[in-house]
Amino acid sequence: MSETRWLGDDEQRAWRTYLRMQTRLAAALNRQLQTDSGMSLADYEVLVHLTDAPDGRLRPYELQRALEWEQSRLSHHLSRMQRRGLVERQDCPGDRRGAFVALTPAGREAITAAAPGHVETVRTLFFDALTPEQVDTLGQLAAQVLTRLDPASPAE
Amino acid sequence: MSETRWLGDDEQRAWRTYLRMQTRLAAALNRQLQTDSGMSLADYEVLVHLTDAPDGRLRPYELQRALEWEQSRLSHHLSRMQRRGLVERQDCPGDRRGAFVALTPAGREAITAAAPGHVETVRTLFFDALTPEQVDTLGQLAAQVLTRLDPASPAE
DNA sequence: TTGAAATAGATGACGCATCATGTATGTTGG
DNA sequence: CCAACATACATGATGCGTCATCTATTTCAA
Repeated sequence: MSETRWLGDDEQRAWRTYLRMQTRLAAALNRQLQTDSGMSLADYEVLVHLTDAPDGRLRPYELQRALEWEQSRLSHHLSRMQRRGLVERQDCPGDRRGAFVALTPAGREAITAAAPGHVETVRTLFFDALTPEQVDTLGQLAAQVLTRLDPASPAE
Repeated sequence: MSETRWLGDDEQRAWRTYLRMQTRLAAALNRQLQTDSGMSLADYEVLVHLTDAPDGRLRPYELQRALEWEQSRLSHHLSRMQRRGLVERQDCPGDRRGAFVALTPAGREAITAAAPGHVETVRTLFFDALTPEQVDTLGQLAAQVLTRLDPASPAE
């Protein structure tokens, strides 16, 4: 077993700062969505994907891959969203194992109402704080880390 | 009410990539700690702070501020860690409302055993993918976002 | 064609995070 | 001094995320 390559001071500081930003930013975005629109960031993402789909509906397995969620997470989450009337489950004629998840009118209204505020918050809290060069570097850097996390997947 | 300032394509892409990296990196770090050391990242952070404290113990309210956690989150979390024998609660002579949380020997062993693998994973998955300039930009950028999130706190 | 394997999805258990609330003790202004 | 307020901490309820497991159906190879 080789020596641990500990982090240097600069790395420590950058890492800690990144972690803090990540935690706080996520919390702020969730809080905004929750208080202004009564939904979580997870709800938001589900609704966005459904909105982009033809007829506002998708097979759960498609949604799962788009979101990169675990299957059971999605299933549980859809159950909760269904209970709140944001989506509904429909039979799938072509594959009797499967199903469709579809936006309800209420779900469509909810995402329509939520989107502007959410995007505005992302812009205000994040992009407005950064230069275009920083945004560019971040995108590039994140892609590199993604490649390292999973060399197979295209990091975008 | 003014027009929504939607995100441009570049911004969309950078934002999505950042979100993906964030999610996957956190998942990978949690997985590594969980499988190699049987603890979560949250456990790890609690143990690190206790290790750095004199006598390996702190008042819960100090720990809370250091971690920037909600009070009840910490309380619940300490209960679970106590149940697993990683920490113990002690009376606080000076303030009878209060308490101390202290590392147990098992807790100390756990963090000592977990740290090298965790740091190595952070280095491998994150720092090894980046140039020093990128690390620098990230730290700077994160500090700016933190300032925007909370102008009062020193973003460090 | 049929049995094995893969796929689609649901579910229960359990740890985690937050919110609302409760209790005890300390602090302070009148 | 003491009533009001603030602080330290715990707890119960509920939504969320993961793991293990289950069922039903489809696919595929011998």
